[in-house]
Amino acid sequence: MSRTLVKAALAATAPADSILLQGWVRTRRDAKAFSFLEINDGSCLKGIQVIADAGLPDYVHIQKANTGAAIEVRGKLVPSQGQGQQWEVVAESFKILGEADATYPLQKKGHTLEFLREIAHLRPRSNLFGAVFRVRSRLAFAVHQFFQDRHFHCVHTPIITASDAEGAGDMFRVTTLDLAHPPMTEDGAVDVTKDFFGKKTFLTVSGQLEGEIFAHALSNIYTFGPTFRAENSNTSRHAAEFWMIEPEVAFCDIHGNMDLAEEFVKYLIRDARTHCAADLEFFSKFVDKDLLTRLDFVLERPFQRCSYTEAVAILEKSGRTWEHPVSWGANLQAEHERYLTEEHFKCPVTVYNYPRAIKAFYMRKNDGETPERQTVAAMDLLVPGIGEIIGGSQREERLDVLREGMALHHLDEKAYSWYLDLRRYGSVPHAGFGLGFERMLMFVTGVGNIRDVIPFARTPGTADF
RNA sequence: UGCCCGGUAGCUCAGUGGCAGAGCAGGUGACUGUUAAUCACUUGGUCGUAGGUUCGACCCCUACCCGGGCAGCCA
Repeated sequence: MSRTLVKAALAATAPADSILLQGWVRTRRDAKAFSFLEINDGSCLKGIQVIADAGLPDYVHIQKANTGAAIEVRGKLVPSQGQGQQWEVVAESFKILGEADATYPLQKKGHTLEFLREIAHLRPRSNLFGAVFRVRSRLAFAVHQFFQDRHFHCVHTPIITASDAEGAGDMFRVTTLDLAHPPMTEDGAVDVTKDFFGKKTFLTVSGQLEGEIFAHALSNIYTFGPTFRAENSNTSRHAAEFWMIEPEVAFCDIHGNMDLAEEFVKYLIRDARTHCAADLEFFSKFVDKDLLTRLDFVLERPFQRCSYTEAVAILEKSGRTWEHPVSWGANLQAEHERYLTEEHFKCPVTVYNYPRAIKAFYMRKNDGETPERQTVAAMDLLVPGIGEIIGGSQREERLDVLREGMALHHLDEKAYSWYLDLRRYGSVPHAGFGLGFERMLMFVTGVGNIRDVIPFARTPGTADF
C-alpha cells in the first residue's frame, strides 16, 4: 500500500477503505476504550486525527505514541463524528517507527522563538516553522517561475571570488593554508601564491558583476544563490549567510528596473497568497494580526516612488527631530526609511537617484547635474516593518564615466579589466537589483527575525547545526 | 561594535537581604468522541559562571558568558 500524505487525506472527497499514514505524533488523548492521535507529516499545517480502539492488538504499544514519536497507521478514512475536522482515520493497525520519550522538547503548547532557535533541528516540526519553510520552498519556486515566464535565464554565478573590493561589505576569506604555520614570503608576509587558488579568495557578497557579463550575452538573466557578508551585524534583519536574487537586464534603465522590482515583489506576495493560504492564515492568527490586510493592500496599490532629493525634502518638512540629522548628501538612516514607508507614504516606496558619493562605483551617473548635487541612478525599495528589501541601480555603461567612478572610489582598474571590457565591446544600458530572499519571507510571513525564516541561521558568534 | 533589557524546574514566568514558587510538560489514577481535552494526586532546582559585600545573597556590587531589542553596516 502506498503512503497517503496528510494533506491529501484531509482533502479527500470520499471515504477510503484502506489508507497508510506515516508521520509524527503531535498529541495523544486517551479515554478508557480508545485513544485519539493527531498525526502531522509536514505536508500541510494541519494534522489528521486517528482513532485507535483499545481492542486493537497493537494497543499495548499506544503508550509509546508520545508527542514527537514517528508512527505508521493503516486504517479507514471516514467522516469524523467529532467537531473540528471533516475526516479522520480509524486505525486498524499501527506501528511505532521511532519512539520519543518525555525529554522531547516540543510541547503541546506555544514556545518562544528564542527557545526554538536553540533546537533548530526540531523546530521544523512545530506549526510555525513548518509553515515558514513551506512558504520558503514555495517562494523559491515562484522566483524561478516569475523569471522563466518572462524569458530570463538563470545564471549560477560563483560562490568563491577573487575580487576583494566589490563594495558590498566585509568578506569571508576562503583558504586552505595552515593558519598555524602559513607559508611566508621573504619580507614576512603570508605567501598567498601558495594558497589553493594562488591568490586571496573570498565568499561572494554579490553575483552582480558576473551577472552583468551574462546580461551582455543572454539579455535577461537572474541569479539566486547564497551570499555571504562578514559584517558584525547584530540585528533582526541581518545574517552572515543569506540568499539573494539578482536580476540583470540589458537594454534597461532605472525606470524599467523599478518596474521589474515592483512587479516581482507583488508576484511573490500574490503567489504566497494563492498557494500558501493556510500557512499565511496561521501567521495572521499567531504572528501578525494585520498580515493579510497589509499584503492585500500592498498588492492593490502602486508602490510610491520618490527621488532621494524629494525624500530629503519630505524628511526636512516632517517636523520630526531625528537622531541622525537629515541633509542632502547623507545616507538615509533606518529612522528616515521607516518614516517614509510607514508614516509618510504608508506603503512600499522606491527611493531613487542617490548622491554619487555614497553609492557604489558601478552605478550610472545621471546627466545634467551640478557636481555638488551629482546623483547616480540607484534605487532602494523600502517596505513597512523591514526597511530595505531591494537595492539596485542602472549600471554605468560608458567606459570613460565608469573609469572616472573607479578612480573616485580608489579602485584598481587592473582588477576589473574584464568588467571594463564589457564597456569596450558592445556596451549597452543595463540595470539590475538584489532582493534579499529572507527579508522578502519576513515581509510575507510577518515573522520579525531573519533567524526564523532561514533553516539554520549564521550570525556573528553562531554557526550551529 | 555601541547602548539598553534579560538569564530562577524540561518550557513560560513570579519572587524577596532571612525555609525555592505557579502554570504547562512529565508520572500515577479517573473519565463513553476528545481536539493546546478535563479532573484528582504527584516527581522535578548548581536561581548563567566566577569573585566580592554581609551574621546571612536568588536578591546588593564587579567581571565574564549566553540570549534578546535598538543603532551602525546592508539585502
